[in-house]
Amino acid sequence: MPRQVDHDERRHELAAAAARVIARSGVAGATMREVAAEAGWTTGALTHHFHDKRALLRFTLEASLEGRWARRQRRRAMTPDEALRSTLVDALPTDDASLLHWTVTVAFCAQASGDPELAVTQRDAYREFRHEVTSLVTSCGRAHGEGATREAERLIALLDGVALQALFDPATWPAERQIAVIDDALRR
Amino acid sequence: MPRQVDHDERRHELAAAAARVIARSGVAGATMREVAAEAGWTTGALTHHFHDKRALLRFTLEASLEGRWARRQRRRAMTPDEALRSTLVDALPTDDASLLHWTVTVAFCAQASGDPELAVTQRDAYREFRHEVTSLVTSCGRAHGEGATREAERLIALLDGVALQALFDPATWPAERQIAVIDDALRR
Amino acid sequence: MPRQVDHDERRHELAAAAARVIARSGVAGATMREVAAEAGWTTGALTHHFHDKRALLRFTLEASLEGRWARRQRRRAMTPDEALRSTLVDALPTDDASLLHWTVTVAFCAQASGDPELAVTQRDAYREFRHEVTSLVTSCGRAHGEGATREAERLIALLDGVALQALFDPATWPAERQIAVIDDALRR
Amino acid sequence: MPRQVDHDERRHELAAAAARVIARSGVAGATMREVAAEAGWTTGALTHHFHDKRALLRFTLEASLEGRWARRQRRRAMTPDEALRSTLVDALPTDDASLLHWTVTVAFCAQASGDPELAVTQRDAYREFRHEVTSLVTSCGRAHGEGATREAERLIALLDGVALQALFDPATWPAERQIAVIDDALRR
DNA sequence: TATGAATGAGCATTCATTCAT
DNA sequence: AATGAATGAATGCTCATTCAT
Repeated sequence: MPRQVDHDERRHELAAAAARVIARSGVAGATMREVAAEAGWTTGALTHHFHDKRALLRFTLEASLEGRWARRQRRRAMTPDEALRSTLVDALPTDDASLLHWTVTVAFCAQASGDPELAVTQRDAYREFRHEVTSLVTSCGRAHGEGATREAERLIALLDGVALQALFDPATWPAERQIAVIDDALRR
Repeated sequence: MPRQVDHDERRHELAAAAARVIARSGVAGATMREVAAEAGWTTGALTHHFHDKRALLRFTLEASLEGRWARRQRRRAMTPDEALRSTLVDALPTDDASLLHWTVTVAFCAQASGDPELAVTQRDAYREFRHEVTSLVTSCGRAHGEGATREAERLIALLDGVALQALFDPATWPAERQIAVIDDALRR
Repeated sequence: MPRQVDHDERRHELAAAAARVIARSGVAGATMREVAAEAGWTTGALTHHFHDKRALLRFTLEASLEGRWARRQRRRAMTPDEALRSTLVDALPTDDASLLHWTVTVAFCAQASGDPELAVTQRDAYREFRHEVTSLVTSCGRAHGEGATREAERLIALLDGVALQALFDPATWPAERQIAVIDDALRR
Repeated sequence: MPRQVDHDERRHELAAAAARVIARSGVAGATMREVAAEAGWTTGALTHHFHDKRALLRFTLEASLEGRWARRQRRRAMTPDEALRSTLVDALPTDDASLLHWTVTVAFCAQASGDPELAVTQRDAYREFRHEVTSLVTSCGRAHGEGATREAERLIALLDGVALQALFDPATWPAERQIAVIDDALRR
């Protein structure tokens, strides 16, 4: 019997390597050779686990988007207000992990123009996130119905805008300032 | 210097073609051949006006960023409040021209990772815009000093976030709703 | 040596799968993966029974050439005239089995240019066949010595030419017409 | 203005190089690199003149099939009997040029299985040749109507069979013997 | 015996770039 | 100024082969 390999684990391992390369050199720099080298494998291993490059990139984006939800579990014990704040704050690029996640997400914005499947993945992730935030806004009693959706959109827009600026001008956007803007918006 | 004018005009013409190709097929799809064909020239003509592809892309981004300022002239006759609102609202992707501008800008976010010069161009454009908005916030008497910078950052973050969402989910973000969010933020 | 029998049986099984793949997709399409899949095994099983791909292809050709002789036994009871006719007619692509055999043989003509061993296999098979037909021509009393060889060559050339045309334009070459041409040549 | 190049001439030049490589190493050995090297160009030049490899191979086969007709002009001054003999004899692999042509043609038989367009090209060339021979058989008064077609098929089958044997066992098939078989068939 | 994970050389193809015209 | 033929490095991908299990 051949060596047993956890396919899904290996795929995540390779996707993480792809994410690092993308963050370092952009999507254009994420060649199969480069990703394979970063992961410590050969190009053949990549196609062994992903049908082709597009599949690898799609999986990399999905894995990165899942990052937003990684800490969702711990919010179950929180009050609605805490959960809302935590959901938004956790989504900010305040540490290396979330910075990587954001860099990859933004990098893929450019690709989405030429790849409808990618565009759908991104849009669905956004809609899911909006739905989550809308629920929390409602639970908090901050707004209801259509108003809650509007409030969620406003909060997410602010969050995205702050993240974008932090991404391209990290020097002027330390973690505390990013969080402060969100806290300020929640206070009003 | 009639030649000089022609040369610069031609560069803008080619950059506009590049922008259209990028919006249609992403940066990856913007090959020299494709851009040349879109402009109605041959590849040779491109290298005649731009030293290489990076120069073309950089110029395309710069030309697109200049778009933000295109309507600046008309704001001279406005009150500070009107000028602030106009500056922000004009930056939203509410019509074809500004939508193209935003698509190109976002497309280049992915490239910036691998091209420091591009990253500087983008960061400087953002800083210039922030400075402009900070001045207007001060003129309006909405805030002063450090507070004005914070307010400007908050407004721009909201603007960018709305623009991003409008870009990827245009169906739920008609022009009026984008403007409404900005107006709402200015009212508070 | 029951193992030995199994081994040889398995080799024929795999060669038959290779022949089917070659007939369907050409030699170029006969990849190890494809042949293994057609046989219901994995690639590893192929290299287990054949040293490498060339060995598999060579064996496939040999197995296919043997097909010509498969019905030789029954000719022992025939008159020389009947045996000659049967030898030639059985070699025509008149049913699925012989059609497969011919398709494979022709497919390998292309390979022979680049593989001397293959070329030798093919040439020897032809020489053996010519020798057989020459003997039968002599037994029939149709010709003797050098003349019998010439007659055999003429008959085989006609046979090969008919087979080739039948292969590429089957619609105009039903079994009866192929056989009719041979019978006509034998009558003269 | 750039250097003017005769595209069609260049295509024939490259196809001739491809034919030589195919004769030497088989279709499998006819890689873009190898053909380009044989022609004295780089791989890029190949795709400059042919859309892709299949286009190159198809053109190579077509150019090789045209070879059959190259000497057709001179037959206009011949009697029907001479023209028929000349048509058949010229199609035999009796010199380097016709040997190359036959090697290429046979090499492509294997490819035809996996490429319907190639198969059609081959079948049409055969039908055209059969039509030509049928006309000549009729002109000679050897046969008429359906009988002429049968006679043409018989002659071409013999011709193809001889050519095939000459191709794989050239030592025993010098030009004179090939021609002798045809002359013998015409005499009856 | 048989598996299938992994290799890595080799492939066709794309494309920015050069340059003679 | 503009062309487009030609280059050749780099890419994604295929596939025969190896080998630990």
